[in-house]
Order: sequence, then C-alpha cells, then structure tokens
Amino acid sequence: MTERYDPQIIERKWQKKWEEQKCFEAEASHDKPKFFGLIEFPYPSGQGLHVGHPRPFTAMDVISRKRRMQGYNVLFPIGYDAFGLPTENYAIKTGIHPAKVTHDNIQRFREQLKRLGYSFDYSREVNTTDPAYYKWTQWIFLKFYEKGLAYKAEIPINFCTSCKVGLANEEVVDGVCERCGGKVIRMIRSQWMLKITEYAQRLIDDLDKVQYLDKIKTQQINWIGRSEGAEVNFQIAGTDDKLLIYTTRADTMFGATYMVVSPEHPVIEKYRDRILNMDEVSDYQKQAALKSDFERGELAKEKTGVEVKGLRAVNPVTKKEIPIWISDYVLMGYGTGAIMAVPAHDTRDYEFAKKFDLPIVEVVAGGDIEKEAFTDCDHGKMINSGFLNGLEVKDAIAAIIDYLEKEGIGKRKINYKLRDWVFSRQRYWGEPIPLVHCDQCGWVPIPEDELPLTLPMLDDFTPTDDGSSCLARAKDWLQTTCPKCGRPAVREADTMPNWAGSSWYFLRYCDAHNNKAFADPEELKYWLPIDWYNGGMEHTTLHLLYSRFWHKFLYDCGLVPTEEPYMKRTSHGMVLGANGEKMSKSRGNVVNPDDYINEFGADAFRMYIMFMGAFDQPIPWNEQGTRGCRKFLDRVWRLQEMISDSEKSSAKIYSSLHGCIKKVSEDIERMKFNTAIAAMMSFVNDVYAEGTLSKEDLHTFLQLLNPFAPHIAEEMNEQLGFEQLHHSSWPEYDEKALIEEQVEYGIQINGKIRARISLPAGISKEEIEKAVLSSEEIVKQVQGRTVRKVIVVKNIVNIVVS
RNA sequence: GCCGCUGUGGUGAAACUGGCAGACACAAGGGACUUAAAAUCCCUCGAUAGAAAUAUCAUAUGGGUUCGAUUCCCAUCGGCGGCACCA
Repeated sequence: MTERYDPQIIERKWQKKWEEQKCFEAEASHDKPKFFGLIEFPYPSGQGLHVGHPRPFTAMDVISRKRRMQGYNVLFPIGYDAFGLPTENYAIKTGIHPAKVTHDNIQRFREQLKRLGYSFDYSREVNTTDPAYYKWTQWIFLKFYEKGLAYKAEIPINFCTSCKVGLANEEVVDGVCERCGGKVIRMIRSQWMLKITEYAQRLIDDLDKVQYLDKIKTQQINWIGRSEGAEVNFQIAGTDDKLLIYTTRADTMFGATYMVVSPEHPVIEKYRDRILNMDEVSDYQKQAALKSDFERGELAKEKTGVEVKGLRAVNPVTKKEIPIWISDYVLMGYGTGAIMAVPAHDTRDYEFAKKFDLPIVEVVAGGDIEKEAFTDCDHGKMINSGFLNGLEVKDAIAAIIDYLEKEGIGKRKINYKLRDWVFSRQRYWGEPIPLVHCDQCGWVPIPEDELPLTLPMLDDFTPTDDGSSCLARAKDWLQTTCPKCGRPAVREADTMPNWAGSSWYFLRYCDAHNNKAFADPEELKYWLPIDWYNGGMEHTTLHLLYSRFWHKFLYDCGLVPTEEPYMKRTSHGMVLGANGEKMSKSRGNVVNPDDYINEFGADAFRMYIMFMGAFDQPIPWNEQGTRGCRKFLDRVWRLQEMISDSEKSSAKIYSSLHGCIKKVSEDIERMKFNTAIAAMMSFVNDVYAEGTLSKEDLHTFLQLLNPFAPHIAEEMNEQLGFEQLHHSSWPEYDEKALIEEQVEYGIQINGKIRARISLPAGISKEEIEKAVLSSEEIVKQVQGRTVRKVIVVKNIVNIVVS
C-alpha cells in the first residue's frame, strides 16, 4: 500500500533537489538547439504575488519543461522590474528607502515563485534597480543621445497645485490629485524625448517578420496610426502668414467652411493684437490647459470652442474667407495643431458646426447631411466641388492633391499618430540620466568609465516645490564638473521612466553577469531571438513597442544580431477577483496564492490556474477550483494501486493513452492548457473504469503530467523506478492506436440530426450514402418525401428532402 | 469617443478549417460505504412537455448568407483591455 499523497513533503523535496542539481540552469554549451522562453518580469509590489501572476508564469513553465524533454537547451529566466511609482510613494509615506523596500519585496517574490516550482534559471536573475544592471540602461541611453535620437522638448506634465508634485496620469482622477484632491494643472517642462517616430514605418513593416497574434499586430499598427494624406496651407486673410493643416480627406476641401486651431497653437500668440476678443480666447486657453488630451478627445463631451474674431482664413480652392475657431478637440500633438473643418463629412466637425451654427456644405453625395455627417469614402460622388464634381472619393483625393502640388498650396504627406516618447520623470526611484549641463558646452554625456551613475542615498524623497524630483535637492550629487571643459556643471535631476529597464532586460538574460558589455555578442547570437514571449494584452502598445524600438536601434548600432527581439508573442487573459472586477488593493479583492498552496499544494494550484478557463480570456477567480484539481491529483496518486503485473495495458487503455499524448502535445503548443488537462482527466477516468494499467503506460502518462504538476509527477515516477522525468524524452503517439474500426455518423435531415448510424471506417462516400439511405430508420423518416441532395462531410450526412 | 477583444447551462468552460452544442470540471441533488463525519465510489443534472421512447425550443438581441451557423456578414445591446507619467 502506498502512502497518502502529501504535497507539502513531496514539493519541498523536489524543489530542493532541482536547486541542488541545478536542473533548470541553461547549459553553457551552444551545441544543442536552443529555446528562449520569456515571461514579463514582475514588478515586485509590496503585496507579494497575487493569483494573477502564476497564470502566464505557469503557462511558460509548462512550455519550457516540455521543450527540455524535447531536447532543447532552454533559457527560461526571471527578474524584477523594480523601479517605479508605488515603491517611491511608499517610501515617501514611511521614510523607508526604496532600495530597502525593493530588496525585501524581491525576497518575498522569489520565495513565492520557488514554492510554485517554476523551472526558472535563477542564476541569471536580473533586477533593474541594481547599479550593475542600470549601468547598461544608462549606457544604451547614451547611445541614443550619441545618435541624435534623444533630445529635449517642452512638454506639459500634470502638476498638483496643492502637493506641488508632478503626477502620473493615473494619479489624476477626475481632474484632481488622487492623494489630496488638489487642483491639477498642466505645467510645461523641458524633458528628454526619444525619437521613436523615426522607427514608425519599420515598426509596422517588420511585423511581417514575426509571429504575433493578429490582434497584437493590429493593435500596434493602429497605435502607430499611419495615414496617407496631404498638408495644405490656408492663407490668413490680410497677412503673409499661412495656417498649415493635415488632412486625409483632401477631396472634401470645397466643403471646408471654417478652421479650428488647438488652444496652444502659436498663431494665437503671434496675432494677439489683431484678435478682437483676446480676453475670451485666453480664458478658453486657460480652461483647456486643465484638461488632459484624453479628456479633450472624448467625443461624448459637449464640444466647446471660441471664435477667434479678427482673424480669418482663405479656403484655397473656393477662395472664400472662412472663420477661425479655437477648440480643445484639436490637439497640438497630432498633425499640425490646426484643421480645416468639413462639417458635412466629419463627425466631430459636424457636431461642432451644429452647436455653433456654422455653415455645412455637402460635397460628397450619398448621405443625409440634415441628420448626420456622411463619412463613408467608398460610396458617393463629389458635388459642389468645381473640377472634382462627378469623381469617386478615391479619385478626387488623387486629383486634388495633384492640383495642390502643382499650385504650390500643399503636398502629399504620410502622418503617424505615434508620438515621440517622453523619457523624463520628476522622480527619485528611476535610473539617473547620465548627462550633465554645462553653461559652455551644453548637455554633455558622462564618460563611459564613470557609469553607472548611481542614485545618491537620500532620506527625503518628496519632490521639490517646482515639480523637480528630490534629486534637485541633493546638491553634492548635482554639482559636478563638465567632462568636456572641466568647468562647474550640473547633473540632470530627472530620472528615466520605468519602461527604460524593461526595454532590454531580455538581452541581459543572455549573459547576466557580464561587466564588460551588456551581453557577450556570442551569447546574443546563440540565444536571440526570443522564441516565445507571452505577456498581457495591456502591454501591447507601450512595453512591447518600446522594447522593439530599442532592439531595432541596437541592431542599427550593430550591437544585437537580430532586427526583432521576439519571434512569437502571445497573450493571456487577466485573472479577475471573485467578483469579476480587476484585482486591486483598493477593491479589496486581491487573492494570494499562498493560502491555496498551503491547503492543496502547488501542483493542484498550478493545475487549476491552467484548467480554470481559456488561457487568452479574462477569468474571475473561483475559490472551489483548486480543491477540484487536488481531487484529480489524488486520483492520479492512486493509479499506483492499479499497476498490473503484465507488461501491457489493455488495448483500450493503450489507445486512450495515445489519444491523450496527441491531445496534450498539440494543446500545449496552442496554449489550450484547459483542454490538455481535460484530456488527462479523461484518461484517468478511463483507467479507473478499466481498473488497471501497465507500469510503462503510467510512466508515459506522468511524462505528460510533468509540465503541469512536476512535483507529484517526479515523485510517482521515482517510485516506479524510472530516471527523472525532466531528463526523459517527450512521448510520441502511436498513430495506429488512434484508428477506430467503427465510425459513428450523425444523420441530418434538412440540417437537423435525426439519427446516428455506426459504419465501418474507411468506406467511400458513395458507400456511406447508400448505407444511410437504405437504413430502416432513414427509410421511415424520408418516406413520402423527395430526396433532393445528400451531403457527406466528415462524419455528418445531411439529407435534403422536400 | 477611438483602437483591440469578448458574450454558450446554476458556475468555469468545450466544440481545432462552417459539420452530432454543452467534452472536462465546479456547485447542487440522490444513493453506497461508515456508529457518525470526512474521504472515496456510483447515479442525475440546458429549458419546456411526457411515465418513457421522444418532440419542441436553446450559444446576448434582431436580420442575412448557407444543404447546414456558437463559428461568416450587417445592425443593436452588455462586459473587458489600452489610450502614451501605473506596471
């Protein structure tokens, strides 16, 4: 009689063994084919791991464990993305240094991860806040600077007028400071920018070279937002100045009845003396400054705006004078900050024109502009448009741009919605930007041998009154000398955003302890590209795009061997709280895995997290689920009592096992972990029905179970007397075992199942048709009706009768 | 608002390329074992009608394409993610 299944003992035993034997460290040799599996490294928050973390981790652990058994040299690393706001805010509140908080949090995370039995290579762990790591983050930033891709620009930040702190967008709730409820304004600051827009086209084009889920590609393409259109100059009446606009619908120019400029547009300042209602205009500018771009873009909001009296523009095709308005639905950050408004054919312009009673001129026939804007550009012909009349929209666009170019009024232009990356944060807990400012020499990079530029130890992390980070108060650190001319100079007090460290961490995994380079080129050549990167959909447009951008830049510098970092990208659905809402401390629905591991074991927890639902869909946590999977593992454990003395299992069990091998092997590749587990459950149910199976077949089953529940699988396998599972080869299925002798056909009459008939396998369609039509059941059902058609597909026979 | 995803029993879901809707579980109910409980094992389990065989209805809602639609198309309604300083 075998002992009772006790996961607490078994799991500790195997975790210890794996660590001692260094089972999951990637092999230094480059002889074998490699597999680099990547998960998004966690942010070590103060609450520790919650049940959402293990979902992607377990999935990639399953895949990595399978790859090892398939003979690959596997790199499955782990690290911590540890710079960031929550830790800093915690430090401000408690006075405990963020480095200490980070250290403790990481310690806790690591322990929790180890308890879950992940096959991470802990020897290559990275931590973005470690100076030995961020030395290279700074080094890469200097490369950007060197190549002219890092530059300074005047960009607004959110500033709480009461705390005197720069705020992240997330900290601004309904226009006020999340912490104190104080008024938030937009304050202009000079900030470091990275020119990601220079890579916009390549970031779209090279998606063809990788296997990302289509929805991820689509999301990135839409985010980059390439559009083909034209830039057109509108003369400002009575001046030599022109207002430049960008439009994708140049065909509608004859319908442009007014113009709108963004509240920040420089033309306002320039002509303030000519503007008759400047008081009204500046009031509006002030109001607009309080809103975020997001609020301003919201269509749901009532349109607002003010006519700029005294300033008028000339429509270059109708030659008519038209009014100029300012409104916050036009953003300075996209296009040119000015638009021509064509209310008949643009929804926002239409709404605006209706509200302020501006003229609406229909120029594309086909809609009902009394009711709404007609924006369809695939149907409809031009009207009221001079030489464009009668043309289709597509042709009209080409014709008018040709005309504009010929007349020198405008030109073709490709535009991107993507904006350059604001790279400065007025914060302490980030990588210092390794530049100094010298009155003589301007911005000067610090010499490479002075990297890393480490964060000074402070005890007060609160920002300064003007919104600068607390580094601005660290005078000793701030004051330095210019590396170029030796005169006194000042360091940059802003730090890098959290995204910096996560934009290249996967490269460091290839050679985590190198202190001469961010990684050895030979290691990069072997390990790159990452074979499979799984992460959340929420990272699609920021982290994923930023890291592709950094990688392409490093490729251009000759520092990495591949154009793209990730060959394959998949994503998981979020684990929600039991109430169906996103897990968060403030909602009080955060679930910690520890309780479940203590009660049911890590294997049961891993099984459940993979079984609970479709991997790519969000799913609420269910308290009962882990118990159910524990029940399954108990059943698996008792298979030991069913081992037969004979060498072979019954034909039925053999066939069931090989069906299971096929299903599990294929489903892991498709990330259909839930159905892979269902297949294993079915196999175990079959064995229980049969009452017995061979030792060899149980071993094979344990190989399948091993990626999901590695501790129990190794333990049972050891008791059977086989070598450790992670050294064994992934089983192949026997095709012959899957062939059935009889096939059951579903017989439909006019598309509805009316009968089931079992026929021998491998007979022709004609024979099937004959057999079905002559069967007693069908003869009865079809009686008195005419058979029009018989369709035989797979194991369906549809008889169409009338 | 814009972009992407999504909607199937009491619950989580499955159905791979348009081909037998509800696999596999959870919960619930009934039974066996037990002094009893836990554990375990067996049975029932979409709705309506029926003793049953069976019939009708059913994959958010309304249309469409098709021999056949959970799957494709159009519209409507609800949920989730992202919207550039949360990570």
